[in-house]
Amino acid sequence: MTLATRESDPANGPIPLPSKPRESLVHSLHDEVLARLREFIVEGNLAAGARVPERLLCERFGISRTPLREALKVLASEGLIELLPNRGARVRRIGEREIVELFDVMGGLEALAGRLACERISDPAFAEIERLHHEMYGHYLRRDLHGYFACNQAIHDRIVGAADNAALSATYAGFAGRLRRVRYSANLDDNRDRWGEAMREHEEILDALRRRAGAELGDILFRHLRNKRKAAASQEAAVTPPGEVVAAESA
Amino acid sequence: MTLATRESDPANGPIPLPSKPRESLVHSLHDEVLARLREFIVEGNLAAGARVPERLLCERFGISRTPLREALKVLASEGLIELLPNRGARVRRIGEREIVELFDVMGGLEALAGRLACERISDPAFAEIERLHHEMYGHYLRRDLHGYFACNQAIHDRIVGAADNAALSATYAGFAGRLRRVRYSANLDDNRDRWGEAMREHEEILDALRRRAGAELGDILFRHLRNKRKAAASQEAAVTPPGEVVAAESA
DNA sequence: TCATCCAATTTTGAATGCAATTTGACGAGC
DNA sequence: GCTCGTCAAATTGCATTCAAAATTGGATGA
Repeated sequence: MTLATRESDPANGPIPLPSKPRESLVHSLHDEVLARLREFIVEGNLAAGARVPERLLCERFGISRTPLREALKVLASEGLIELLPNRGARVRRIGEREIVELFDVMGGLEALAGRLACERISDPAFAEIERLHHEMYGHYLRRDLHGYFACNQAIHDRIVGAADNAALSATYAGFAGRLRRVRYSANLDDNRDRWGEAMREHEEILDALRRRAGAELGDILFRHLRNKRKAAASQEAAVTPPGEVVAAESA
Repeated sequence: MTLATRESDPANGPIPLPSKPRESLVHSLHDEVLARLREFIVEGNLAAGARVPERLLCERFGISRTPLREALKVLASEGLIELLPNRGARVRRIGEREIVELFDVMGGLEALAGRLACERISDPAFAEIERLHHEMYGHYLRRDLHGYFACNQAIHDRIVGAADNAALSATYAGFAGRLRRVRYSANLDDNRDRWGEAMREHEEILDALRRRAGAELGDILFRHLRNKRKAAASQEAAVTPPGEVVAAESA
Protein backbone atom coordinates (compact mmCIF):
# COMPACT_ATOMS: atom_id res chain seq x y z
CA MET A 1 0.00 0.00 0.00
CA THR A 2 2.95 2.29 0.28
CA LEU A 3 3.46 2.50 -3.42
CA ALA A 4 1.95 5.47 -5.10
CA THR A 5 -1.53 4.34 -5.86
CA ARG A 6 -3.00 5.83 -8.98
CA GLU A 7 -6.54 4.75 -8.36
CA SER A 8 -7.15 8.01 -6.57
CA ASP A 9 -6.76 9.76 -9.88
CA PRO A 10 -10.18 9.74 -11.52
CA ALA A 11 -8.99 11.15 -14.83
CA ASN A 12 -6.35 8.57 -15.46
CA GLY A 13 -7.71 7.43 -18.73
CA PRO A 14 -5.07 6.58 -21.34
CA ILE A 15 -6.26 3.00 -21.34
CA PRO A 16 -9.81 2.99 -20.05
CA LEU A 17 -10.29 -0.78 -20.24
CA PRO A 18 -14.05 -0.27 -20.32
CA SER A 19 -15.58 -3.70 -20.49
CA LYS A 20 -13.06 -5.61 -18.45
CA PRO A 21 -14.34 -6.36 -14.99
CA ARG A 22 -11.77 -5.79 -12.31
CA GLU A 23 -10.22 -8.98 -11.06
CA SER A 24 -12.79 -11.37 -12.35
CA LEU A 25 -12.36 -14.52 -10.39
CA VAL A 26 -9.24 -16.03 -11.82
CA HIS A 27 -8.40 -14.75 -15.23
CA SER A 28 -5.84 -12.22 -16.26
CA LEU A 29 -5.66 -9.92 -19.22
CA HIS A 30 -3.84 -12.56 -21.16
CA ASP A 31 -6.68 -15.05 -20.91
CA GLU A 32 -9.14 -12.35 -21.78
CA VAL A 33 -7.21 -11.44 -24.90
CA LEU A 34 -6.71 -15.06 -25.81
CA ALA A 35 -10.39 -15.84 -25.55
CA ARG A 36 -11.42 -12.76 -27.45
CA LEU A 37 -8.90 -13.29 -30.20
CA ARG A 38 -9.85 -16.92 -30.57
CA GLU A 39 -13.49 -15.93 -30.77
CA PHE A 40 -12.56 -13.26 -33.29
CA ILE A 41 -10.89 -15.76 -35.57
CA VAL A 42 -13.28 -18.65 -35.08
CA GLU A 43 -16.18 -16.35 -35.88
CA GLY A 44 -14.59 -15.78 -39.24
CA ASN A 45 -13.75 -12.10 -38.91
CA LEU A 46 -10.47 -12.85 -40.63
CA ALA A 47 -10.37 -14.54 -43.97
CA ALA A 48 -8.58 -17.87 -44.21
CA GLY A 49 -5.00 -17.32 -45.26
CA ALA A 50 -5.15 -13.63 -44.41
CA ARG A 51 -2.46 -11.98 -42.39
CA VAL A 52 -3.26 -11.27 -38.77
CA PRO A 53 -2.64 -7.55 -38.38
CA GLU A 54 -0.96 -7.15 -35.03
CA ARG A 55 -1.13 -3.42 -34.71
CA LEU A 56 -4.74 -3.25 -35.73
CA LEU A 57 -5.78 -5.87 -33.23
CA CYS A 58 -3.76 -4.16 -30.54
CA GLU A 59 -5.72 -0.99 -31.06
CA ARG A 60 -8.95 -2.92 -31.29
CA PHE A 61 -8.34 -4.65 -27.98
CA GLY A 62 -6.65 -1.68 -26.38
CA ILE A 63 -3.50 -3.56 -25.43
CA SER A 64 0.11 -3.59 -26.44
CA ARG A 65 1.73 -6.12 -28.68
CA THR A 66 3.21 -8.28 -25.96
CA PRO A 67 0.02 -9.94 -24.67
CA LEU A 68 -1.34 -10.13 -28.19
CA ARG A 69 1.71 -11.95 -29.43
CA GLU A 70 1.51 -14.33 -26.49
CA ALA A 71 -2.04 -15.12 -27.51
CA LEU A 72 -0.92 -15.65 -31.08
CA LYS A 73 1.61 -18.25 -30.01
CA VAL A 74 -1.07 -20.13 -28.12
CA LEU A 75 -3.48 -19.98 -31.03
CA ALA A 76 -0.73 -21.25 -33.28
CA SER A 77 -0.20 -24.20 -30.98
CA GLU A 78 -3.91 -24.84 -31.16
CA GLY A 79 -3.72 -24.93 -34.92
CA LEU A 80 -5.93 -21.96 -35.59
CA ILE A 81 -3.21 -19.82 -37.10
CA GLU A 82 0.27 -20.41 -38.39
CA LEU A 83 3.34 -18.36 -37.65
CA LEU A 84 5.75 -17.75 -40.47
CA PRO A 85 9.15 -16.65 -39.25
CA ASN A 86 9.63 -12.95 -39.82
CA ARG A 87 6.49 -12.93 -41.83
CA GLY A 88 3.86 -12.78 -39.16
CA ALA A 89 0.77 -14.80 -38.42
CA ARG A 90 -1.78 -15.99 -40.90
CA VAL A 91 -5.13 -17.61 -40.40
CA ARG A 92 -4.57 -21.23 -41.20
CA ARG A 93 -6.17 -22.38 -44.36
CA ILE A 94 -8.00 -25.62 -43.79
CA GLY A 95 -7.93 -27.86 -46.80
CA GLU A 96 -10.24 -30.66 -47.73
CA ARG A 97 -7.76 -33.19 -46.49
CA GLU A 98 -7.53 -31.57 -43.09
CA ILE A 99 -11.28 -31.35 -42.72
CA VAL A 100 -11.47 -35.08 -43.23
CA GLU A 101 -8.75 -35.56 -40.65
CA LEU A 102 -10.48 -33.34 -38.12
CA PHE A 103 -13.78 -35.12 -38.60
CA ASP A 104 -12.11 -38.45 -38.03
CA VAL A 105 -10.47 -37.26 -34.83
CA MET A 106 -13.78 -35.86 -33.67
CA GLY A 107 -15.28 -39.24 -34.41
CA GLY A 108 -12.62 -40.97 -32.37
CA LEU A 109 -13.14 -38.59 -29.48
CA GLU A 110 -16.89 -39.01 -29.57
CA ALA A 111 -16.48 -42.76 -29.72
CA LEU A 112 -14.32 -42.57 -26.63
CA ALA A 113 -16.81 -40.30 -24.94
CA GLY A 114 -19.61 -42.73 -25.69
CA ARG A 115 -17.68 -45.64 -24.31
CA LEU A 116 -16.77 -43.81 -21.13
CA ALA A 117 -20.28 -42.43 -20.78
CA CYS A 118 -21.64 -45.96 -20.76
CA GLU A 119 -19.40 -46.72 -17.82
CA ARG A 120 -20.24 -43.67 -15.76
CA ILE A 121 -23.47 -42.02 -16.79
CA SER A 122 -26.11 -41.63 -14.13
CA ASP A 123 -29.74 -42.44 -14.72
CA PRO A 124 -30.85 -38.80 -14.48
CA ALA A 125 -28.17 -37.77 -16.96
CA PHE A 126 -29.33 -40.46 -19.33
CA ALA A 127 -32.91 -39.36 -18.87
CA GLU A 128 -31.91 -35.84 -19.82
CA ILE A 129 -30.26 -37.08 -23.00
CA GLU A 130 -33.34 -39.13 -23.73
CA ARG A 131 -35.48 -36.04 -23.29
CA LEU A 132 -33.24 -34.08 -25.65
CA HIS A 133 -33.45 -36.92 -28.12
CA HIS A 134 -37.22 -36.81 -28.18
CA GLU A 135 -37.21 -33.06 -28.40
CA MET A 136 -34.83 -33.34 -31.33
CA TYR A 137 -37.14 -35.84 -32.95
CA GLY A 138 -39.92 -33.30 -32.67
CA HIS A 139 -37.77 -30.73 -34.43
CA TYR A 140 -37.01 -33.30 -37.09
CA LEU A 141 -40.69 -33.97 -37.71
CA ARG A 142 -41.37 -30.26 -37.90
CA ARG A 143 -38.35 -29.73 -40.13
CA ASP A 144 -37.06 -27.19 -37.65
CA LEU A 145 -33.41 -27.17 -38.62
CA HIS A 146 -32.30 -24.70 -36.00
CA GLY A 147 -33.93 -26.52 -33.11
CA TYR A 148 -32.66 -29.81 -34.45
CA PHE A 149 -29.08 -28.59 -34.54
CA ALA A 150 -29.32 -27.18 -31.05
CA CYS A 151 -30.61 -30.46 -29.63
CA ASN A 152 -28.12 -32.43 -31.65
CA GLN A 153 -25.19 -30.48 -30.32
CA ALA A 154 -26.62 -30.60 -26.80
CA ILE A 155 -26.81 -34.38 -26.97
CA HIS A 156 -23.26 -34.78 -28.16
CA ASP A 157 -22.07 -32.35 -25.53
CA ARG A 158 -23.93 -34.26 -22.84
CA ILE A 159 -22.32 -37.49 -23.92
CA VAL A 160 -18.90 -35.92 -23.75
CA GLY A 161 -19.78 -34.44 -20.40
CA ALA A 162 -21.05 -37.77 -19.13
CA ALA A 163 -17.66 -39.26 -19.92
CA ASP A 164 -16.49 -37.14 -17.01
CA ASN A 165 -12.98 -36.77 -18.35
CA ALA A 166 -11.51 -33.27 -18.26
CA ALA A 167 -8.72 -34.04 -20.72
CA LEU A 168 -11.23 -35.44 -23.18
CA SER A 169 -13.56 -32.48 -22.78
CA ALA A 170 -10.77 -29.98 -23.37
CA THR A 171 -9.48 -31.81 -26.42
CA TYR A 172 -12.97 -32.20 -27.80
CA ALA A 173 -13.68 -28.51 -27.34
CA GLY A 174 -10.45 -27.63 -29.09
CA PHE A 175 -11.24 -29.68 -32.17
CA ALA A 176 -14.82 -28.45 -32.20
CA GLY A 177 -13.47 -24.90 -32.32
CA ARG A 178 -11.17 -25.73 -35.19
CA LEU A 179 -14.02 -27.27 -37.11
CA ARG A 180 -16.42 -24.46 -36.32
CA ARG A 181 -14.36 -22.24 -38.58
CA VAL A 182 -15.15 -24.32 -41.64
CA ARG A 183 -18.56 -23.54 -42.88
CA TYR A 184 -19.50 -27.04 -43.77
CA SER A 185 -23.02 -26.16 -44.67
CA ALA A 186 -24.43 -29.54 -43.91
CA ASN A 187 -27.75 -28.16 -44.85
CA LEU A 188 -29.86 -31.11 -43.97
CA ASP A 189 -32.88 -29.39 -45.39
CA ASP A 190 -31.47 -29.98 -48.86
CA ASN A 191 -30.50 -33.48 -47.97
CA ARG A 192 -33.53 -35.20 -46.57
CA ASP A 193 -31.97 -38.62 -46.94
CA ARG A 194 -29.07 -37.68 -44.74
CA TRP A 195 -31.36 -36.09 -42.21
CA GLY A 196 -33.42 -39.22 -41.86
CA GLU A 197 -30.29 -41.33 -41.71
CA ALA A 198 -28.85 -39.11 -38.99
CA MET A 199 -32.06 -39.42 -37.05
CA ARG A 200 -31.94 -43.19 -37.29
CA GLU A 201 -28.33 -43.16 -36.15
CA HIS A 202 -29.38 -41.15 -33.15
CA GLU A 203 -31.96 -43.78 -32.36
CA GLU A 204 -29.15 -46.30 -32.33
CA ILE A 205 -27.05 -44.03 -30.19
CA LEU A 206 -29.77 -43.69 -27.60
CA ASP A 207 -30.43 -47.39 -27.65
CA ALA A 208 -26.80 -48.33 -27.14
CA LEU A 209 -26.45 -45.77 -24.40
CA ARG A 210 -29.54 -47.11 -22.67
CA ARG A 211 -28.04 -50.58 -22.73
CA ARG A 212 -24.71 -49.11 -21.62
CA ALA A 213 -23.12 -50.90 -24.55
CA GLY A 214 -19.88 -48.95 -24.60
CA ALA A 215 -17.98 -50.51 -27.46
CA GLU A 216 -21.08 -50.59 -29.61
CA LEU A 217 -21.93 -46.98 -28.87
CA GLY A 218 -18.40 -45.95 -29.70
CA ASP A 219 -18.65 -47.69 -33.03
CA ILE A 220 -21.98 -46.06 -33.83
CA LEU A 221 -20.70 -42.63 -32.90
CA PHE A 222 -17.62 -42.95 -35.04
CA ARG A 223 -19.67 -44.00 -38.05
CA HIS A 224 -22.14 -41.25 -37.27
CA LEU A 225 -19.38 -38.68 -37.57
CA ARG A 226 -18.09 -40.38 -40.70
CA ASN A 227 -21.47 -40.07 -42.35
CA LYS A 228 -21.78 -36.51 -41.23
CA ARG A 229 -18.44 -35.76 -42.79
CA LYS A 230 -19.36 -37.45 -46.03
CA ALA A 231 -22.60 -35.53 -46.21
CA ALA A 232 -20.77 -32.29 -45.54
CA ALA A 233 -18.18 -33.13 -48.16
CA SER A 234 -20.72 -33.90 -50.85
CA GLN A 235 -22.58 -30.75 -49.94
CA GLU A 236 -19.36 -28.80 -50.17
CA ALA A 237 -18.56 -30.38 -53.51
CA ALA A 238 -22.00 -29.45 -54.77
CA VAL A 239 -21.57 -25.84 -53.76
CA THR A 240 -17.92 -25.30 -54.57
CA PRO A 241 -16.64 -26.17 -58.03
CA PRO A 242 -13.63 -28.45 -57.82
CA GLY A 243 -10.33 -26.69 -57.66
CA GLU A 244 -11.77 -23.41 -56.56
CA VAL A 245 -9.67 -21.85 -53.90
CA VAL A 246 -10.18 -18.45 -52.41
CA ALA A 247 -6.64 -17.32 -52.93
CA ALA A 248 -5.64 -14.91 -50.26
CA GLU A 249 -1.99 -15.74 -50.36
CA SER A 250 -0.11 -15.11 -53.55
CA ALA A 251 3.12 -16.93 -52.82
CA MET B 1 4.52 -11.26 -61.95
CA THR B 2 6.13 -8.29 -60.37
CA LEU B 3 7.74 -10.37 -57.74
CA ALA B 4 11.39 -9.56 -57.43
CA THR B 5 13.13 -12.70 -58.44
CA ARG B 6 16.28 -12.95 -56.44
CA GLU B 7 17.33 -16.29 -57.77
CA SER B 8 19.47 -14.57 -60.37
CA ASP B 9 21.81 -13.49 -57.62
CA PRO B 10 24.26 -16.31 -57.11
CA ALA B 11 25.96 -14.89 -54.03
CA ASN B 12 22.88 -14.12 -52.06
CA GLY B 13 23.85 -16.32 -49.20
CA PRO B 14 22.00 -16.28 -45.94
CA ILE B 15 18.45 -17.06 -46.95
CA PRO B 16 18.31 -17.56 -50.69
CA LEU B 17 14.57 -18.29 -50.72
CA PRO B 18 15.07 -20.72 -53.57
CA SER B 19 11.49 -21.48 -54.37
CA LYS B 20 8.78 -22.04 -51.84
CA PRO B 21 9.98 -22.13 -48.28
CA ARG B 22 8.17 -24.82 -46.41
CA GLU B 23 7.43 -23.36 -43.05
CA SER B 24 8.30 -26.57 -41.26
CA LEU B 25 12.04 -26.26 -41.61
CA VAL B 26 12.32 -22.65 -40.58
CA HIS B 27 12.44 -22.27 -36.85
CA SER B 28 12.60 -19.11 -34.84
CA LEU B 29 14.05 -18.55 -31.45
CA HIS B 30 10.62 -18.95 -29.97
CA ASP B 31 10.22 -22.49 -31.23
CA GLU B 32 13.69 -23.34 -30.07
CA VAL B 33 12.96 -22.09 -26.58
CA LEU B 34 9.60 -23.78 -26.55
CA ALA B 35 11.05 -27.14 -27.48
CA ARG B 36 13.89 -26.86 -25.03
CA LEU B 37 11.68 -25.75 -22.18
CA ARG B 38 9.20 -28.52 -22.85
CA GLU B 39 12.01 -31.02 -22.89
CA PHE B 40 13.35 -29.50 -19.70
CA ILE B 41 10.07 -29.98 -17.90
CA VAL B 42 9.10 -33.33 -19.38
CA GLU B 43 12.49 -34.70 -18.44
CA GLY B 44 11.61 -33.93 -14.87
CA ASN B 45 14.22 -31.26 -14.17
CA LEU B 46 11.54 -29.36 -12.29
CA ALA B 47 9.65 -30.97 -9.46
CA ALA B 48 5.90 -31.27 -9.84
CA GLY B 49 4.22 -28.32 -8.21
CA ALA B 50 7.42 -26.32 -8.15
CA ARG B 51 7.53 -22.75 -9.38
CA VAL B 52 9.06 -22.16 -12.75
CA PRO B 53 11.77 -19.60 -12.12
CA GLU B 54 11.62 -17.17 -15.01
CA ARG B 55 14.81 -15.32 -14.43
CA LEU B 56 16.83 -18.44 -13.84
CA LEU B 57 15.62 -20.06 -17.02
CA CYS B 58 16.28 -16.85 -18.91
CA GLU B 59 19.89 -16.97 -17.87
CA ARG B 60 20.07 -20.67 -18.51
CA PHE B 61 18.79 -20.29 -22.05
CA GLY B 62 20.50 -16.97 -22.62
CA ILE B 63 17.35 -15.13 -23.61
CA SER B 64 15.16 -12.40 -22.23
CA ARG B 65 11.89 -12.93 -20.49
CA THR B 66 9.66 -12.19 -23.46
CA PRO B 67 10.25 -15.36 -25.51
CA LEU B 68 10.36 -17.42 -22.36
CA ARG B 69 7.00 -16.14 -21.23
CA GLU B 70 5.57 -16.84 -24.67
CA ALA B 71 6.76 -20.40 -24.34
CA LEU B 72 5.22 -20.62 -20.89
CA LYS B 73 1.82 -19.62 -22.25
CA VAL B 74 2.02 -22.34 -24.85
CA LEU B 75 3.11 -24.96 -22.34
CA ALA B 76 0.23 -23.91 -20.13
CA SER B 77 -2.19 -24.42 -23.00
CA GLU B 78 -0.67 -27.85 -23.47
CA GLY B 79 -1.36 -28.66 -19.87
CA LEU B 80 2.23 -29.12 -18.77
CA ILE B 81 2.26 -26.16 -16.45
CA GLU B 82 -0.34 -23.92 -14.90
CA LEU B 83 -0.30 -20.15 -14.77
CA LEU B 84 -1.51 -18.51 -11.61
CA PRO B 85 -2.33 -14.84 -12.06
CA ASN B 86 0.40 -12.70 -10.59
CA ARG B 87 1.85 -15.76 -9.03
CA GLY B 88 3.79 -17.20 -11.90
CA ALA B 89 3.98 -20.62 -13.46
CA ARG B 90 4.06 -23.91 -11.69
CA VAL B 91 4.69 -27.38 -12.99
CA ARG B 92 1.32 -29.03 -13.02
CA ARG B 93 0.86 -31.70 -10.47
CA ILE B 94 -0.70 -34.74 -12.06
CA GLY B 95 -2.97 -36.56 -9.68
CA GLU B 96 -4.14 -40.14 -9.76
CA ARG B 97 -7.42 -39.05 -11.24
CA GLU B 98 -5.77 -37.22 -14.09
CA ILE B 99 -3.48 -40.13 -14.89
CA VAL B 100 -6.55 -42.30 -15.31
CA GLU B 101 -8.08 -39.67 -17.56
CA LEU B 102 -4.97 -39.37 -19.68
CA PHE B 103 -4.70 -43.11 -20.09
CA ASP B 104 -8.30 -43.26 -21.22
CA VAL B 105 -7.77 -40.53 -23.79
CA MET B 106 -4.66 -42.28 -25.02
CA GLY B 107 -6.75 -45.42 -25.30
CA GLY B 108 -9.34 -43.57 -27.33
CA LEU B 109 -6.71 -42.12 -29.61
CA GLU B 110 -5.04 -45.46 -30.14
CA ALA B 111 -8.38 -47.04 -30.83
CA LEU B 112 -8.99 -44.40 -33.46
CA ALA B 113 -5.51 -44.92 -34.88
CA GLY B 114 -6.11 -48.64 -35.11
CA ARG B 115 -9.38 -48.16 -36.88
CA LEU B 116 -7.93 -45.72 -39.37
CA ALA B 117 -4.83 -47.84 -39.85
CA CYS B 118 -7.03 -50.75 -40.90
CA GLU B 119 -8.46 -48.56 -43.62
CA ARG B 120 -5.21 -47.22 -44.97
CA ILE B 121 -2.23 -49.33 -44.00
CA SER B 122 -0.13 -50.69 -46.82
CA ASP B 123 1.09 -54.25 -46.92
CA PRO B 124 4.74 -53.29 -46.42
CA ALA B 125 3.80 -51.14 -43.43
CA PHE B 126 1.89 -54.04 -41.95
CA ALA B 127 4.80 -56.36 -42.62
CA GLU B 128 7.04 -53.98 -40.71
CA ILE B 129 4.70 -54.02 -37.74
CA GLU B 130 4.56 -57.76 -37.94
CA ARG B 131 8.34 -57.89 -37.90
CA LEU B 132 8.43 -55.62 -34.85
CA HIS B 133 5.87 -57.81 -33.19
CA HIS B 134 7.96 -60.92 -33.62
CA GLU B 135 11.04 -59.07 -32.49
CA MET B 136 9.12 -57.96 -29.42
CA TYR B 137 8.08 -61.53 -28.78
CA GLY B 138 11.72 -62.50 -28.79
CA HIS B 139 12.45 -59.85 -26.20
CA TYR B 140 9.53 -61.16 -24.17
CA LEU B 141 10.88 -64.68 -24.22
CA ARG B 142 14.31 -63.44 -23.24
CA ARG B 143 12.80 -61.21 -20.54
CA ASP B 144 14.55 -58.26 -22.16
CA LEU B 145 12.47 -55.46 -20.73
CA HIS B 146 14.29 -52.66 -22.51
CA GLY B 147 14.05 -54.22 -25.93
CA TYR B 148 10.45 -55.14 -25.28
CA PHE B 149 9.52 -51.57 -24.41
CA ALA B 150 11.30 -50.21 -27.45
CA CYS B 151 9.47 -52.58 -29.79
CA ASN B 152 6.20 -51.98 -28.00
CA GLN B 153 6.43 -48.25 -28.44
CA ALA B 154 7.57 -48.64 -32.01
CA ILE B 155 4.53 -50.75 -32.80
CA HIS B 156 2.12 -48.28 -31.29
CA ASP B 157 3.84 -45.43 -33.07
CA ARG B 158 3.64 -47.29 -36.37
CA ILE B 159 -0.07 -47.83 -35.91
CA VAL B 160 -0.60 -44.15 -35.23
CA GLY B 161 1.56 -43.32 -38.21
CA ALA B 162 -0.35 -45.75 -40.40
CA ALA B 163 -3.54 -43.88 -39.56
CA ASP B 164 -2.02 -41.12 -41.68
CA ASN B 165 -3.78 -38.36 -39.85
CA ALA B 166 -1.69 -35.35 -38.88
CA ALA B 167 -4.18 -34.03 -36.34
CA LEU B 168 -4.29 -37.41 -34.65
CA SER B 169 -0.52 -37.75 -34.62
CA ALA B 170 -0.05 -34.32 -33.08
CA THR B 171 -2.67 -34.91 -30.42
CA TYR B 172 -1.28 -38.33 -29.66
CA ALA B 173 2.22 -36.93 -29.30
CA GLY B 174 0.94 -34.24 -26.96
CA PHE B 175 -0.72 -36.68 -24.62
CA ALA B 176 2.24 -39.01 -24.77
CA GLY B 177 4.40 -36.13 -23.62
CA ARG B 178 2.09 -35.34 -20.74
CA LEU B 179 2.13 -38.95 -19.65
CA ARG B 180 5.85 -39.30 -20.04
CA ARG B 181 6.26 -37.03 -17.05
CA VAL B 182 4.58 -39.48 -14.72
CA ARG B 183 6.88 -42.25 -13.75
CA TYR B 184 4.38 -45.02 -13.88
CA SER B 185 6.89 -47.73 -13.26
CA ALA B 186 4.96 -50.44 -14.97
CA ASN B 187 7.79 -52.75 -14.20
CA LEU B 188 6.58 -55.78 -16.06
CA ASP B 189 9.44 -57.78 -14.65
CA ASP B 190 7.72 -57.74 -11.27
CA ASN B 191 4.39 -58.48 -12.87
CA ARG B 192 4.79 -61.51 -15.05
CA ASP B 193 1.06 -62.03 -15.33
CA ARG B 194 0.58 -58.60 -16.84
CA TRP B 195 3.48 -59.10 -19.16
CA GLY B 196 2.04 -62.29 -20.54
CA GLU B 197 -1.35 -60.71 -20.80
CA ALA B 198 0.07 -57.74 -22.68
CA MET B 199 1.83 -60.10 -25.04
CA ARG B 200 -1.42 -61.93 -25.71
CA GLU B 201 -3.18 -58.65 -26.33
CA HIS B 202 -0.53 -57.77 -28.86
CA GLU B 203 -1.22 -61.04 -30.60
CA GLU B 204 -4.83 -59.98 -30.86
CA ILE B 205 -3.79 -56.55 -32.10
CA LEU B 206 -1.68 -58.00 -34.86
CA ASP B 207 -4.40 -60.45 -35.80
CA ALA B 208 -7.08 -57.78 -36.03
CA LEU B 209 -4.78 -55.54 -38.00
CA ARG B 210 -3.97 -58.36 -40.39
CA ARG B 211 -7.68 -58.86 -40.98
CA ARG B 212 -8.12 -55.08 -41.27
CA ALA B 213 -10.87 -55.37 -38.67
CA GLY B 214 -10.99 -51.73 -37.70
CA ALA B 215 -13.70 -51.64 -35.08
CA GLU B 216 -12.39 -54.76 -33.45
CA LEU B 217 -8.82 -53.49 -33.40
CA GLY B 218 -10.01 -50.23 -31.87
CA ASP B 219 -11.75 -52.12 -29.14
CA ILE B 220 -8.71 -54.25 -28.41
CA LEU B 221 -6.41 -51.25 -28.31
CA PHE B 222 -8.65 -49.38 -25.92
CA ARG B 223 -8.82 -52.32 -23.56
CA HIS B 224 -5.08 -52.82 -23.97
CA LEU B 225 -4.49 -49.30 -22.67
CA ARG B 226 -7.01 -49.83 -19.91
CA ASN B 227 -5.17 -52.90 -18.71
CA LYS B 228 -1.87 -51.10 -18.96
CA ARG B 229 -3.28 -48.34 -16.82
CA LYS B 230 -4.62 -50.73 -14.25
CA ALA B 231 -1.31 -52.52 -14.03
CA ALA B 232 0.49 -49.21 -13.64
CA ALA B 233 -1.98 -48.11 -10.98
CA SER B 234 -1.62 -51.28 -8.94
CA GLN B 235 2.13 -51.02 -9.29
CA GLU B 236 1.98 -47.43 -8.14
CA ALA B 237 -0.24 -48.39 -5.22
CA ALA B 238 2.21 -51.11 -4.26
CA VAL B 239 5.11 -48.70 -4.28
CA THR B 240 3.48 -45.59 -2.86
CA PRO B 241 1.57 -45.83 0.42
CA PRO B 242 -1.94 -44.48 0.03
CA GLY B 243 -2.31 -40.82 0.71
CA GLU B 244 1.35 -40.08 0.31
CA VAL B 245 1.90 -36.95 -1.66
CA VAL B 246 5.22 -35.38 -2.39
CA ALA B 247 4.29 -31.98 -1.12
CA ALA B 248 6.17 -29.37 -3.06
CA GLU B 249 3.60 -26.66 -2.67
CA SER B 250 2.85 -25.43 0.79
CA ALA B 251 -0.37 -23.60 -0.01
C1' DT C 1 8.25 -0.95 -71.89
C1' DC C 2 9.92 -3.90 -68.74
C1' DA C 3 12.84 -6.01 -65.40
C1' DT C 4 16.24 -5.11 -61.83
C1' DC C 5 18.20 -2.69 -58.09
C1' DC C 6 18.17 0.24 -54.09
C1' DA C 7 16.50 3.19 -50.38
C1' DA C 8 12.53 4.31 -47.22
C1' DT C 9 8.81 2.56 -44.67
C1' DT C 10 6.53 -0.95 -42.34
C1' DT C 11 6.48 -4.97 -39.68
C1' DT C 12 8.38 -8.48 -36.91
C1' DG C 13 11.10 -10.49 -33.02
C1' DA C 14 13.24 -9.79 -28.84
C1' DA C 15 15.17 -6.84 -24.88
C1' DT C 16 14.43 -3.60 -21.54
C1' DG C 17 11.85 -0.66 -18.32
C1' DC C 18 8.16 0.36 -15.14
C1' DA C 19 4.07 -0.06 -12.24
C1' DA C 20 1.46 -3.41 -9.50
C1' DT C 21 1.16 -7.42 -6.93
C1' DT C 22 3.04 -10.93 -4.15
C1' DT C 23 6.33 -12.71 -0.76
C1' DG C 24 8.79 -12.80 3.29
C1' DA C 25 10.25 -10.59 7.46
C1' DC C 26 10.28 -7.67 11.26
C1' DG C 27 8.18 -5.48 15.07
C1' DA C 28 3.99 -3.81 17.68
C1' DG C 29 0.05 -5.13 20.24
C1' DC C 30 -2.82 -8.42 22.74
C1' DG D 1 3.94 -16.51 23.15
C1' DC D 2 1.17 -15.72 19.38
C1' DT D 3 -1.20 -12.99 15.95
C1' DC D 4 -1.60 -9.13 13.07
C1' DG D 5 -0.09 -5.08 10.49
C1' DT D 6 3.39 -2.65 8.02
C1' DC D 7 7.30 -2.41 4.99
C1' DA D 8 11.18 -3.76 1.82
C1' DA D 9 12.67 -7.01 -1.74
C1' DA D 10 11.57 -9.92 -5.36
C1' DT D 11 8.48 -11.25 -8.99
C1' DT D 12 5.00 -10.65 -12.36
C1' DG D 13 2.41 -8.42 -16.19
C1' DC D 14 2.40 -5.30 -19.60
C1' DA D 15 4.16 -1.27 -22.27
C1' DT D 16 7.76 0.60 -24.61
C1' DT D 17 11.95 0.49 -27.15
C1' DC D 18 15.35 -1.23 -30.40
C1' DA D 19 17.47 -3.98 -34.06
C1' DA D 20 16.73 -6.82 -37.99
C1' DA D 21 14.08 -8.55 -41.63
C1' DA D 22 10.51 -7.95 -45.05
C1' DT D 23 7.68 -5.10 -47.98
C1' DT D 24 6.96 -1.07 -50.72
C1' DG D 25 7.88 2.40 -53.93
C1' DG D 26 10.60 4.71 -57.02
C1' DA D 27 14.84 5.17 -59.81
C1' DT D 28 17.81 3.18 -63.18
C1' DG D 29 19.24 0.83 -67.20
C1' DA D 30 18.60 -2.39 -71.03
